[in-house]
Amino acid sequence: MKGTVTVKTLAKELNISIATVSKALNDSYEISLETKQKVWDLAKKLKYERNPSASNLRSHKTKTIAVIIPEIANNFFSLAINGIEEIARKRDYHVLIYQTHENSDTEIAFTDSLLSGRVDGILISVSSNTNNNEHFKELVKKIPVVFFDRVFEDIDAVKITTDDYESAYNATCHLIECGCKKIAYLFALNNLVTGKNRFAGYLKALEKYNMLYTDEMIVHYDKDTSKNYENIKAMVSNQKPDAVIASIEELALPCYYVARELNLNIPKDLKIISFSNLNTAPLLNPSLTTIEQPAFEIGKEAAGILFKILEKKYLEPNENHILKSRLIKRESTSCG
Amino acid sequence: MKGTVTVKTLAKELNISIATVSKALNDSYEISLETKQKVWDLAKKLKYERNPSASNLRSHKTKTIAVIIPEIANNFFSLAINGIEEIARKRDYHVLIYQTHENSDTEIAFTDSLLSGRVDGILISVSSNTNNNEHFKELVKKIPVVFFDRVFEDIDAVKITTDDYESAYNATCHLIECGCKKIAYLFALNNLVTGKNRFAGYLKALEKYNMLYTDEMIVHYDKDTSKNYENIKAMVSNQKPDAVIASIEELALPCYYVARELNLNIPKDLKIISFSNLNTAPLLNPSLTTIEQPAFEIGKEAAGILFKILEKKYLEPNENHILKSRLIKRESTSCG
DNA sequence: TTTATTTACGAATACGTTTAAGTAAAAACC
DNA sequence: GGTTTTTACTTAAACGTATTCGTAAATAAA
Repeated sequence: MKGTVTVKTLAKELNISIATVSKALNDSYEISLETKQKVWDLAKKLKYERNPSASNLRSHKTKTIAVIIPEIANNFFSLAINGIEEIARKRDYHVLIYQTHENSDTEIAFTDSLLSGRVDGILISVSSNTNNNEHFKELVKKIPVVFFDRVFEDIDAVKITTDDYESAYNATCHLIECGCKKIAYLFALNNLVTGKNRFAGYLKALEKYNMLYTDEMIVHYDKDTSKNYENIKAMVSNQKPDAVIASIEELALPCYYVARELNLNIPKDLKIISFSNLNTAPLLNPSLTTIEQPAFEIGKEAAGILFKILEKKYLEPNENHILKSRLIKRESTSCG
Repeated sequence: MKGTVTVKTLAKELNISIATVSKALNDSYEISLETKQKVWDLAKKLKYERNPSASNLRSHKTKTIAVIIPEIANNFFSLAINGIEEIARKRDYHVLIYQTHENSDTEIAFTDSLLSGRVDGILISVSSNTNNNEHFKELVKKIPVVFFDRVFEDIDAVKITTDDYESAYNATCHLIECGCKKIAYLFALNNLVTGKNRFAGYLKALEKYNMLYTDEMIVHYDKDTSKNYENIKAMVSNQKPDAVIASIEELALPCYYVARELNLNIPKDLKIISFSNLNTAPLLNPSLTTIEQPAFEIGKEAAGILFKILEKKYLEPNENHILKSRLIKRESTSCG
């Protein structure tokens, strides 16, 4: 790197010390406006770019945050990242993305490696296959972390979620009011409050209407995508539910294929409702009733709080921020 | 950072020099296996994590690459990132994501800021609104860059693309063979070879079959999403084409809404075909015929070549790598 | 046995920045 | 006019790692 322009270059050129240059670049009050201007001008002219490693090594600020998510090819997480990025961009922060692909070991490897001071803070949406949260407990002691959407109950960190319980409750009620007598549930995120709350909302609605419920009506998410299709097909064939609630988007689409395969008409024979941020939901055949989470806002909120922690240097009380989801009724649950 | 464990900590504990520790950690041939083992054991025991900033400052290796893309909430790019990540993960590299949101100024700001040595290499898919490539010309002189999918013609860097010309040609032929007499084209990426080639393929097919072509049948992509809907609606109303080719996914979905609005039956009144990686394409109403790019493979290929450049320290000849897309025929172009 | 070579390590420096501590000159105060 | 305070800088020391160069001991070659 011979041609690199550093503070030294600027200092030599302007005949001032490198300390002055550094302070000028950081707009320190110690430096006169006149000098600052000279430094700024030369820096622009020579296209000086601060070396991030050196800066970070000295200041312990990386201007970088990490986002750990299960999967990027999912509209909810893509939108959440958009929200995160918007906030990060404003503060000139960089965003490292890590995908766990729902693998707990990968998740642990990521969190471990982020302990090295590569980032100032971390945003996490937990992998569905993570059932042990010890590594998170260690993590939150050492670096600011904000969890969003997929969160654990007993971790001492800020958590941004949506009103999962109420959403599932309302969705189930919607189906019941449409006349559904047997509503199956596609369970995911068993280990997380997120998943538990959704299921609890479903149960609560059934209870309110004195509806029957058996374990056979529940299909649990499988890492193996093709298994999900098989399991749902088996359940629908055997149990013959007249409605299905998918707790995650990945479980809703197989339902469409299953319905086709079994010659079931949606919504006449089988109504479907799903937690989902698919932007093609209105264009599906038939259009899909969704519980749409404010993904973009969740990202913004989570990032905003992380920066608040980073700036104020104090950890917020372990309060939960809960945003509201929207139930959008479409053809897949039309009451005919 | 008082509790931080550094090479110094390890050195003191083992009564050896920090140089030896550093070399041992890097598995240097200068260190005896016995000593190495002691260092490794202690490092693991104390959960030593190498400080990336210090390491990078000294070695000029960041173990980080940047990915600059227009939009993450797009299945093509999400999948490409998956491919990139898979390769990066194998080499223990970190991935910074930057979204331009199709904004050229943002793109320039990113490329400028990446000149500071924050990353070892960059993967770029160019924003559609970028019509000046001067900043890229400067960039590729200073840091290894691989372009993928959305590329400029005259930049001296490796480019990974798909067979856009042939794909568009084949798609157009498919429509013509279905009996279409007037095929509209939804143009995007005008400034890039990618966009030019797709359009050229379309034109070539028209020419082969002696089909009519007027500028009125072309709608150009607008940054303002709602404008796209309006423009397509106007074109379809006035020109009454019997088919539409969308050069990007973002232009295909508005067609569905336009068809509904104008009471046109897809595919009877209007056939639609689109460059797209939508995973709900088979579930749309009607299912969408797509030209599906091997997004995941493109990402893998691009990242693979970038690492080849990074490791071999020599720039590959400016050759183009062209992967094949697949035309997947569905209901939206069924010849009924 | 003497000399040359290899092995295994340490001392010291550099990477580019930030910052605590120090200082001369200018300004403000009585 | 003398003292204090403020302003605008500089010096020097970090941050944690990688690396060049040097060297003593062990081994091999003569």
